[in-house]
Amino acid sequence: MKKKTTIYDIAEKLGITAATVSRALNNNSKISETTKKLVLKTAVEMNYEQNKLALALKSGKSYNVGVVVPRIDMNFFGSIIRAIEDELAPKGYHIIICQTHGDESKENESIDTLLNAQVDGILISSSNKEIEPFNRVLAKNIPLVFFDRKKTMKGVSSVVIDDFEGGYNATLHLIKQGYTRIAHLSGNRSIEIYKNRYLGYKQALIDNGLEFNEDYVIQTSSDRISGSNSLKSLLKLNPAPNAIFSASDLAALGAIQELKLKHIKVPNEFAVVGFSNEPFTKFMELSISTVDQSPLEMGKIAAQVFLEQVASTTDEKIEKNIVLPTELIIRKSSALVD
Amino acid sequence: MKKKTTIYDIAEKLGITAATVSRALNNNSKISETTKKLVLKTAVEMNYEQNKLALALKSGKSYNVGVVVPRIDMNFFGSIIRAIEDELAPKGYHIIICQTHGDESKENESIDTLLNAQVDGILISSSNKEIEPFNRVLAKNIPLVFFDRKKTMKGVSSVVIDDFEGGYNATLHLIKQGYTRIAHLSGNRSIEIYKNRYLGYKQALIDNGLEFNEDYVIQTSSDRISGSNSLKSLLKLNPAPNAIFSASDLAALGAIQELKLKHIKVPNEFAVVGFSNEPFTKFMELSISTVDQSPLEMGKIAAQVFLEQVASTTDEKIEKNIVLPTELIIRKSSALVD
DNA sequence: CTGTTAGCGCATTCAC
DNA sequence: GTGAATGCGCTAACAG
Repeated sequence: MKKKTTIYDIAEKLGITAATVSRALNNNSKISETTKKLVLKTAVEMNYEQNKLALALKSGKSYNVGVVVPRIDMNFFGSIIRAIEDELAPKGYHIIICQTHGDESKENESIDTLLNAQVDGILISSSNKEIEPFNRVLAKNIPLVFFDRKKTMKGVSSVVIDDFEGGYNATLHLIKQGYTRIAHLSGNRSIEIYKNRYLGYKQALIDNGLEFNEDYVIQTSSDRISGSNSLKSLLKLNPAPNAIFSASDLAALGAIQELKLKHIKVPNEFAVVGFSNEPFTKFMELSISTVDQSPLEMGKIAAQVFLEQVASTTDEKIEKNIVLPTELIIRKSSALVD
Repeated sequence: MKKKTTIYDIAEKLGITAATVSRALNNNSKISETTKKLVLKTAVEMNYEQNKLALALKSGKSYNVGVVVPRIDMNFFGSIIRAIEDELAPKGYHIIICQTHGDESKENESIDTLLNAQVDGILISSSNKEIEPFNRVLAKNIPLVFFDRKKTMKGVSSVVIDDFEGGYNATLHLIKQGYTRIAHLSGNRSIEIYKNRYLGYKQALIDNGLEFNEDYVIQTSSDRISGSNSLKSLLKLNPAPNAIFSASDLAALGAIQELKLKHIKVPNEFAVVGFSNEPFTKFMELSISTVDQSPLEMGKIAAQVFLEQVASTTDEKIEKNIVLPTELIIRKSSALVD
């Protein structure tokens, strides 16, 4: 078991003291060129690497930030994390990943364990109903940034997309294309993002003189099966809808596949718009219209907000609530050809 | 600026010593029930949380492991990391993510910075040509596990898929379907995984009495444009191939889209098999045959190998070289209907 | 059962 | 310019 070399080892070898070695390594205060070079040289010789743990303990900065997401293998979150890492790595920060799988207790656990690990900040897409865990973060005075799924808290920053606008524009697009009976596959509306997409949908109908029909809104989880099941239910209605705005791309896909089985032509007889701009929506032969959430932008900005926060010398917390615009991407599943 | 409460704070408040508090918190040796309960109670009252950094510095275990991948927003790597996190989190380990973007110097940087951070292990999918950086890891005696893209080193474990078998079976499938002029969109064959897929392809041709034609092998990067360009080149050959085994799903997709533009029927006139089982391959209307790499399995096993390594008390390194079987997934792009 | 001491590796203050 | 001493927060060894 080889021991790691410390500054004491190299100090001893050189017959000097650890403090001098430290100074040489950080080329801080006044130190003679000769000893400095000597130290640097023997440092590499002895394969020395600084123990950031000791530094962290001393300075109180770990240069680690925790990132908490439901799942990392969803393209949306993967992209956000990618952007966060790209932004923070050059500044010397490491990213510690926690997955909650949408489970509240796991999320609370993650927060605790990150606090224990002395992270310098927490960036989180929260599935939490409580705000108590976040109060604990604030009490410890460590920066907290919400992204995508936020909690509204004084002094806490957030970066989200305008889900209302996204839902509104998607629905408006369908209306302008001439569809009049537009249904909505909604997510769980106790989660803010899904509530807002739903509200945007509803408002677009109202603003354009279309009747809002409660039966046309079906809570659907983000998978193909749910999407196709929801479509089946919708088709049983009288009158049946002739378009869907789905709060999730996968549900939209399921609906489209079901439409195909029923030989209903998309988009001529029935249009579909999804949400998230998952990669597959672009690749389909019948490409799927969707709402882009610019995850890279979101991650980048969340990281920047965090950096501002740690850089700020004032004790007062800066609260930034950034709302990114969405972009409606019109593809074949809703683009009527004249 | 609120200070974090330490065991000294709670010791002082109780008029006892820090050591006692520590013992109470870890309910280790013999300690009176009364003081223990008292300590525990005031600990929550004072909102105490253990500083793992100090513990790490003392014990030499940080309970952090570094995971290094090219990019985290690729489904394959995202899934691997998901599995690693799921496996390691219950054991108290945190995952630190580093992205290399396939850049060798960034990879070396990542390794250094992880070593500095005193990680307990490094799990890496390496884009590196050198093995020197890994020698530094071994010199520090910290467990190293390669996944997907390995380096062959004595005493170092790895978890990879059988790329040769994957390439072989994909090609064999095309042969059995009756295609005789089978081309290969290869990745950069200086990387082992691409070399092995290529070798599997070649061997399948040879074993089945088909001529191996150098012109039928085109180095193609993993994107749609490259795929469609490669297809164009292939069609200029005389005789042109009538099937492709592509080492990447995206290149396969590009080829298929190009075939469609040229009104060449897939799979009747031309078959395509990709590699990786990216989500979109399943969702396409013309679903794409591909080779599954079981990323979840790979991540899980890599994590388990790491855990075995840290658990092992013996000084000698355990070397496990695990090769996971691939699974050929036959879909419409290569399934001739009789 | 509990207090005392020491050390993990480093940077920093105060002397010289 | 360099050495000596100190503390970051915690645990483990040794006393009592």
